[in-house]
Amino acid sequence: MAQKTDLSRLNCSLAGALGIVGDWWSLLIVRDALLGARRFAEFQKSLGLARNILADRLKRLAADGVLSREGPERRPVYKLTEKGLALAPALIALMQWGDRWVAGDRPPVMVTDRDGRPVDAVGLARDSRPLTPRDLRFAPGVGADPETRMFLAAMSSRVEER
Amino acid sequence: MAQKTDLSRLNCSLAGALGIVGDWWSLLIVRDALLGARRFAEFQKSLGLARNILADRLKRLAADGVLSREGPERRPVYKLTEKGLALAPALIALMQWGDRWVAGDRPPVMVTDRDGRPVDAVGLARDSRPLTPRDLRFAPGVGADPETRMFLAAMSSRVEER
DNA sequence: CTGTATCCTTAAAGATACTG
DNA sequence: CAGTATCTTTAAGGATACAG
Repeated sequence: MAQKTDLSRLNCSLAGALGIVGDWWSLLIVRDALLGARRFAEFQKSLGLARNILADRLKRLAADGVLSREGPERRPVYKLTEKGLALAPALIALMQWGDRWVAGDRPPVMVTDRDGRPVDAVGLARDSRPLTPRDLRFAPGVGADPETRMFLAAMSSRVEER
Repeated sequence: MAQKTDLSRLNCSLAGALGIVGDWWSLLIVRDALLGARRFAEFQKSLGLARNILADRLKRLAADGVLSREGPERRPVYKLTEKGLALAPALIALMQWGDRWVAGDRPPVMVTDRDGRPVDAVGLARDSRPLTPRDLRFAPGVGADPETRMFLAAMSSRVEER
C-alpha cells in the first residue's frame, strides 16, 4: 500500500519488529509454523492466501532469519529458527488478547504445555513480581537517538495520568 | 492493499487481533499512547504519518474500543481504554523481540517499573513455571470450528519435531 | 489545533496459467 | 508439490488545500 514510509527511521524496536512481521500474513505464517505446519501447501491451505503472496512471504521470512528452508530443493520444509521461535511470547500474548477482547472468551485454540495444561496469561513483571500496564515507565535506552530522547522527556511528565 | 481477505474467517484469535491492530500504524499509535501521547499533533509528529491516515486510525481504534476520545470536541484527548492497555504485554513482548533480534541489543527505549527498574523479559509460563516455545502444545478451544479442529489434529502429530 | 476533502501514486493482494 | 510469471484490481498511504 504505497508504503514508502520507512518504519526503521522511527528508532523504535517495535517498528523494527513490525518491519519484519508487521504485515497481514507474516505473523499468521509464524503461527502456523508454531502449530506444526512445514510445507508450502499446508500454509496455503490453512491461510487461504494466494500462492505468489505466500511464496513472497516465505522468502522474506527466510531472508530475515525467522524461517529456515531445509531439505530437497524441490520439496523444501520450512522451520522456525531460534529467532522465529522467540516470537512465541509476543504471538501468544496477542492471541490471548484476541481471545479476551475479540473472541469474547471463546478461544478457538487452547495453548498448553506438553502435558496439556493451559499456559498462564502472558503478563508483565519486574523481578518476577507482576506489573500492571499502568506501572510501566519508559526511559531512553542505549540505542536512543536525540529525537527519541526529546519525545520521551516530553511524555514522561504526564505518564502518571494514565 | 487490495485486502479483501477477511481475516476473521480464519477462526483464530491472532487473526482477530490483527484485524484490529494488524496494520502498520495502529500498534505504533498504541505505543505512543502508552508512552503518554494524548493529542493528535503529538501522534502526528512522533510517527510522521499523513494527517488523514492518522485521523482514520484514531477513529478506527476508538470505534474498536482501544482508545477513548475525551474532552472538548475541538481539541480532544485520546486515551487508552482497558482494552487498549491490555495490549501492553503483547506490545512490550514485540518490542523486546525487536530489541534482541533487530536492534542488536541496543534498545532505543528502556521499559521499567515506577522506580525505574527494567521489566523482565516477557515470557511464557504454566503455573508460574517458565516454558520455552518448544514446550508449547495446542488443542481445540471452545470456539474452535470443524476446520480448525481438523488442522490442529493434522499438525499435532508432528509438533514434537519442532 | 484538529481535523475533512481531494487527488494521486504505488505496492500489496488476488487470480490464473505455466513449469521443473 | 512448490513454486514462477503475468496481469489486474483495489485499498493504503502521502500530499496538500481547506475548514471549524
